Amino acid sequence: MPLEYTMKKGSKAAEPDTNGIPSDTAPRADARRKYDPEQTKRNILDVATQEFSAMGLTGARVDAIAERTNTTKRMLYYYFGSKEGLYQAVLEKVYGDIRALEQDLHISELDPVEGMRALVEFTFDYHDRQRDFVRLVTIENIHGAKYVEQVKTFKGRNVTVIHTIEDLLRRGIEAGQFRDDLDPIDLHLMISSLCFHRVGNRHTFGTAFGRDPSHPRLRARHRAMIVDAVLRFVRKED
Amino acid sequence: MPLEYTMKKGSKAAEPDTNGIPSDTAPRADARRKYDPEQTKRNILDVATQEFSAMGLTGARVDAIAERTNTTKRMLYYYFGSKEGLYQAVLEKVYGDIRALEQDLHISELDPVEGMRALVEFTFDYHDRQRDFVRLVTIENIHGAKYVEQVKTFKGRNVTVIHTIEDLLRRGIEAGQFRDDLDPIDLHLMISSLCFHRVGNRHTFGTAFGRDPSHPRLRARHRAMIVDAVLRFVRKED
Amino acid sequence: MPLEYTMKKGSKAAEPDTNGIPSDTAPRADARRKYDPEQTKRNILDVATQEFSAMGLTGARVDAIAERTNTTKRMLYYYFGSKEGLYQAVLEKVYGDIRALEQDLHISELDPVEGMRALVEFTFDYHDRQRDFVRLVTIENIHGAKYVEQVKTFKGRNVTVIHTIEDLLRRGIEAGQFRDDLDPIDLHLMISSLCFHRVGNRHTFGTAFGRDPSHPRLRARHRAMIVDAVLRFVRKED
Amino acid sequence: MPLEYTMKKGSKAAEPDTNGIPSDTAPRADARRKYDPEQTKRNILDVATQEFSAMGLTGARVDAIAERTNTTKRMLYYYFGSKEGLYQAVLEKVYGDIRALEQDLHISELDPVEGMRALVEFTFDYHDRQRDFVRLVTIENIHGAKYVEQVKTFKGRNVTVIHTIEDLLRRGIEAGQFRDDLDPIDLHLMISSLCFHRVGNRHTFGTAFGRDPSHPRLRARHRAMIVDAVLRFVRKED
DNA sequence: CATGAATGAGTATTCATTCAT
DNA sequence: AATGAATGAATACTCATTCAT
Repeated sequence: MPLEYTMKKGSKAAEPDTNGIPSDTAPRADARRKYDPEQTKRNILDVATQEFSAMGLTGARVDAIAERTNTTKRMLYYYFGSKEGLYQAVLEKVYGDIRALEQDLHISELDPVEGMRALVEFTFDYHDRQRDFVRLVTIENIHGAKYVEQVKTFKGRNVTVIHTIEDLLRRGIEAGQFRDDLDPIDLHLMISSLCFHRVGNRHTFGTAFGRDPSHPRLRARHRAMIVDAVLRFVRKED
Repeated sequence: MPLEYTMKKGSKAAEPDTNGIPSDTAPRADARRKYDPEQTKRNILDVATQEFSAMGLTGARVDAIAERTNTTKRMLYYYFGSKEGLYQAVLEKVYGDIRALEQDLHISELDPVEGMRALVEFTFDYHDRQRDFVRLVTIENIHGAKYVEQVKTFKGRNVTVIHTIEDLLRRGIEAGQFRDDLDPIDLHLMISSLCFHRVGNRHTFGTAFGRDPSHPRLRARHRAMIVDAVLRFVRKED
Repeated sequence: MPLEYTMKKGSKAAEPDTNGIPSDTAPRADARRKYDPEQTKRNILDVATQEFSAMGLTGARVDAIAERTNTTKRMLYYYFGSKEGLYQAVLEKVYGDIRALEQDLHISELDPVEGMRALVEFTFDYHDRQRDFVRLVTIENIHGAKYVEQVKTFKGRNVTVIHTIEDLLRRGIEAGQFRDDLDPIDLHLMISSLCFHRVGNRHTFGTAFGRDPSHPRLRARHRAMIVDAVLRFVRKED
Repeated sequence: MPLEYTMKKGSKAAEPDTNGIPSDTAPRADARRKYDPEQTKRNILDVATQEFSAMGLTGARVDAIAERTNTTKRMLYYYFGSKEGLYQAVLEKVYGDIRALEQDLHISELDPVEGMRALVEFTFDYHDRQRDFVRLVTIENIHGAKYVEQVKTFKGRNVTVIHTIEDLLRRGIEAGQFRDDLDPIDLHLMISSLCFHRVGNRHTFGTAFGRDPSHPRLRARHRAMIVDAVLRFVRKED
């Protein structure tokens, strides 16, 4: 029976969650012009991502966001129109990232089993690291996805994963490695479930079972477990 | 509440989401006493469950809850002290149910494989039906589980599943049916993930892929898929 | 050639205009209960009438209204829902008054000529005294009457004048005193025009011609002139 | 103006009210130089006239004006100094027109009765067509005429009508056609009242009585009615 | 002459909660 | 036990105006 990684009480953030990734928000000393709309927008967007992710759409305070920004509240409205507009911009940015990175894996060049493994590992790592993304998706679901629905780029961006999976399945079937009765969207849902839940619901899980699933020591085990589960699921049985 | 001259601008809850289960909130004409504290409390609690589940803790409005109640706002404070107090009461009520039902399955009396199947199917069905529960867990995680932590009955109630799984694994290993390198808490996490995600994140999933995972037609397929995935995962390979 | 009543410069109000009518807003020392919703509402409504009339809908400040009230801004929203709701309530009140008073004249009991004279004189006096009413109508027209349209009682209240005029015309024609080619609504428009314009546009008129048409010394002359004009207009010529 | 993520909520002017007269605002493709200060000014002024007339001084938005302009907000301040300065420029332009046109009638060359008829008809037509003028006068009165007072050309321009009327009255009295107890300014007020009110207050009048006084079908009738009323009023009775 | 970016002081509105009855 | 009235502190958003280029 494996080790138990018990949680340090009080370590769970209700407050911001930096993900360990250095914020690129602070103005760089060199190229610092007085008028730099792109930087201003990016700055606002970065702060907003953290704030919305930490507090939710209704919980987040426009004033709080503005205060942590290099500019004023007024600029926030100047560029994003409203709290909801800013929230939508955050959603768009954040969803854009994961799909872009997925594309960089060049999975179509790998052998089906290795490709599947790479896809699952990438999905795992991304969710494990980008907690903001996970929280924002969660938040958006509480709002019935009504904001993301208005983001024009949203639907188009997501089909790419499905194509990747379709391609993997097809090649795997041809190679006699994968079963032929699987639906790519269902499979994507399965992979997402396994990678998302342990991050998104780690707090209640932690309190319920005294074990924080996002603990570094557990990460490797979970990663392996999930890859294993998916591969066993897709593999053709003889 | 006199708002005689206002033009109402789409107030009300974002999505009532009744789960198809008839609300037991409306007072039945017969057994209706003038003052029934228990019924009043239950009434408030039911409405609050819907409202918190639909809007989140910060999103829910005390006024909105009170309005849909048979009593007034004052009573809400009288019985539950504060918005947060009411929210905690809701959490307590909702978490109580699932674990109690799990016990009724008498899984220990079943053959390991059948027991595992029964457990997964129960978990699936429960999440599929109790959307409010799923939403509330989600919401609670956004708040870092800090409210559920104060619910005294919470921790105790959850260990029972782990015991059930431990028992299943032990018996399955003994019978040569299950592999022996699995951690029961990890396995529980896996089952939860698969059952929870498709409900909790069905909105973004639906908009992203044009397919609502909670659609009745998909339910049976997902159910079978998840059972299959878990059994393949725990099964001992030769 | 008659006297010129020149204007005192600087006497024209951009600020409130009490109309010389004592405000019934101050709480009476005797019957002053702590909780008196009716008085609270009336108080808010009175102050709002002055403020909207003096500043217009967009020009009026909710804070300014609240400040001159015995209660707080919050109560204003409690009872009237919004700035616009309050504005609508003011319109309703103010329009209600003129029509109610018109009814009190019992014009149907008078001889047609005397009735017509009475109606015109009443209309004149009302506009001359109730400058708030005149201003509010003006303001509402700048907004394309879109607020008054939503006041349910509005249309019903106004037909009464038309009935009064119809009755007068019919009786006057029968008595051979009035011409028979007049439309009652047109006639009402004419009377209104004559009584309204000299009050509503007295400021530009004053600056343009150096004579304030609302000056007390001019009032009697205008009153007589208007009655004269109307009677000459309706009278049957032989 | 970047408002990319906002959901537009019915901004724009309440009612464009073009009077059926084609706006001369759009730059014509041909004679279009790169920098034409006069055209820029005129363009701003035209847009501002519409906006102030539609929304009032407080209701109009500098941003809204600038947006409908061919230039930017900055230019507006460059040429007119402030919102109020622009408003005054609009007033000056608009008041200038009516008096100039009156002069073109050459009323002094007509027989008194015909002259009076011509004056009334002109006044009627002008108000009927120049709704912007009517609205702006109305707006200015809400502000106690304090802006028009500062328009230097204003007073001088208005005396001319009075002279016209004085002349008409004098000649009419001499010819035994007009009564001799009339004050020219009062008479001007009367004519204005009759022509102004039906345009300025047509919205409330319309909703109150279900009849739009500015409807083309009514125009001719009203025109005749008003001429008739004025002539009956000034005519000497035997 | 022309412009996009930036701003501080307001401005309407909302929210959880408590008081007086 | 129950209630309508009342409230202060926030909260999202707007507006006329100016700066840097």
